[in-house]
Amino acid sequence: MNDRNSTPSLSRSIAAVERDTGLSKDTLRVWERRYGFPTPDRDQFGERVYPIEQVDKLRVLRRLMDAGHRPGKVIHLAIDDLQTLAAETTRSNVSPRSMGDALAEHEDLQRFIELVKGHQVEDLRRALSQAQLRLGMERFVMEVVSPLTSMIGEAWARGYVEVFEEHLYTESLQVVLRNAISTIPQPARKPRVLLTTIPQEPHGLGLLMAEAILALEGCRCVSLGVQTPIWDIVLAASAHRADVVALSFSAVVNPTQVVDSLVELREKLPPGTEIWAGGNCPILQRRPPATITILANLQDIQPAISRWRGAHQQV
Amino acid sequence: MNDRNSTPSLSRSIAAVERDTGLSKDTLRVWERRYGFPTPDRDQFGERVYPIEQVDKLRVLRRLMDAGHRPGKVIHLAIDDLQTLAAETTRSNVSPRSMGDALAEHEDLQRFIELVKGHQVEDLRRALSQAQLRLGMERFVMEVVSPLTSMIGEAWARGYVEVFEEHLYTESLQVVLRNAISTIPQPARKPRVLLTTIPQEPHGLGLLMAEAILALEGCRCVSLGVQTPIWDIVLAASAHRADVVALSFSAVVNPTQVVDSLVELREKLPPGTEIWAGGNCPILQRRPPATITILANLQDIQPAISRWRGAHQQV
DNA sequence: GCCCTGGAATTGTCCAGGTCAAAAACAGGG
DNA sequence: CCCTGTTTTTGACCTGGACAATTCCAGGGC
Repeated sequence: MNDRNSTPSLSRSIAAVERDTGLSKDTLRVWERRYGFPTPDRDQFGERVYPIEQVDKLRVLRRLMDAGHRPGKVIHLAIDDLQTLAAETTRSNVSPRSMGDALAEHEDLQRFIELVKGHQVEDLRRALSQAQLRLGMERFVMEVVSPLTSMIGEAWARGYVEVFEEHLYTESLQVVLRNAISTIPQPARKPRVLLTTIPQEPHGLGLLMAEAILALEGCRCVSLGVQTPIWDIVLAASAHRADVVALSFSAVVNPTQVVDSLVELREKLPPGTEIWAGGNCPILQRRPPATITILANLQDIQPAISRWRGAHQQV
Repeated sequence: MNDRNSTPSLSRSIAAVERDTGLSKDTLRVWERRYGFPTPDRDQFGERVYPIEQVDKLRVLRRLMDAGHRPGKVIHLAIDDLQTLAAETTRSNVSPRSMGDALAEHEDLQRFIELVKGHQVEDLRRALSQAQLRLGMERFVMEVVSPLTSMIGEAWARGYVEVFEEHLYTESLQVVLRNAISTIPQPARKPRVLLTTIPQEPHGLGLLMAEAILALEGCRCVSLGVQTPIWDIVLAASAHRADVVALSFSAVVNPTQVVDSLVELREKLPPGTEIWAGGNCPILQRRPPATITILANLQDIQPAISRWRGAHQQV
């Protein structure tokens, strides 16, 4: 696949594996004890040293955990089977729209993926900008950015694109989106929306997409960027007299922490302030906490705004 | 100061404190055992529950650790003394330029801080843009962005600005800087520079500042954004035939990991590819690893480019 | 006075193995 | 087929010990 193996990494300590896979040290140790996997070597001090192949397998396992699988059931499968499973699960999960659409789009979007794979940053950026101008902001976000981001994620799961290529994509898209957003005029209509993510969530693309759609609808948006502590979200909402706090969740965050954060936030925000949560985080779809609004995808944003405006007509 | 205390947090579990302070669970437990601080209560299951005041103190302690203090010496000081100490240490650390300059600038820059404190995002963004147009990109970055960012960091250490206000500042600046960078024409001169940060480093402003200066000098820049795994930095450098890999380090990263990453990166990159490291990370100033180039501040970038070009004149 | 060096103290990370609540899976009755 | 109570699975947390790496410090030599 790639030649990671040829350069034996200096450190495959338990800390490095925790960082690379997102599985906690405790979990790594307990899996070893219970399931007999992973089976790290030991260095001269008796500390665990993980073989690269096992780290790769752990990475796929982590992805499967996020998708709702259970370790006991899948931990002993071969890495190829895991990879297939991961690809399947991701695909079916992504967007339950008609398959015809998906296939038609697929070919178009494949072009962008090729640019990413070819590391043609300039061309990619230009192509994205052009698509944005041709389709208009709304269709660009809905029909290009959103599915393309899913496709890249899926391609990464299958090992087809590398992490750095995903970074390249994210960075390019960020430039294009930010540029486009800044051209949207800011009519000061309600609701006032505060956008951010919780401290565990480092992904900001979802935020930008949401901001684009919201701004198009004339909402007054303020983004705090990613990873704002809960208490500071509350402070910021109050400082900006936000009507809505919009949060984006990807699959990387621990489901428990997602729910905890949402509960804590709900408790601390004034009752009049709504919480809107979006993103492809499995827990949101599976067991959506009450008292907050789940936006399963970008199409849900407009209705949510209409509903809000309907309910607050006196403004 | 603020009324965090009035709303007792749901979860001050050890995990939450780890997230909020950056001190690992192991460290929190071992400090308790050795120094008798913190002294968390226990919930009905015997699990640690940290009082908010102690978390605040731990946050300041963390900052002092980053600045080179040792826990045994400072852990028993009162929070006020710690705060003073933190402010002092930060200030002296920031930039060893002439104090006259700093004071003269100070008044000007204070204006921006007031805008941040007043949560006037629009005005802040406009003011920053205007400063950029008036001073030109280079002076804007050197004389406004860089010192202003330090001042905000310091003000945060003193408890004068909140985390969310820092986020607001970062986000606004990002918009302005990205906008400005995209207007710089891209003459394809050498060296080709790849910009990113290591996985532990989430701060991207330094990267943007560096990118601005590099682009002004006509360097071909490609940014991967923050938190790229070491191996992917290597892959990306090869894909882009980068001459230089530029990394930015803030004070939040663990010094050991910084050095380890740099060594590992040096080992895996081809010898012809230089590594430039910048940012206000203490370890870089204190014990700079050989074989890589340390850029103590933004002023060092231009000489570094000249040196590189001098050494590679055949191009 | 200043620099070096070896020993002592400090400090963060890792280890083993145990406990337990919450979530998921399962089983059985309406 | 849906609901409900039971069992299994799972990850987070706990204690207390060990140890390498770093930093500090004292004493001797230049």
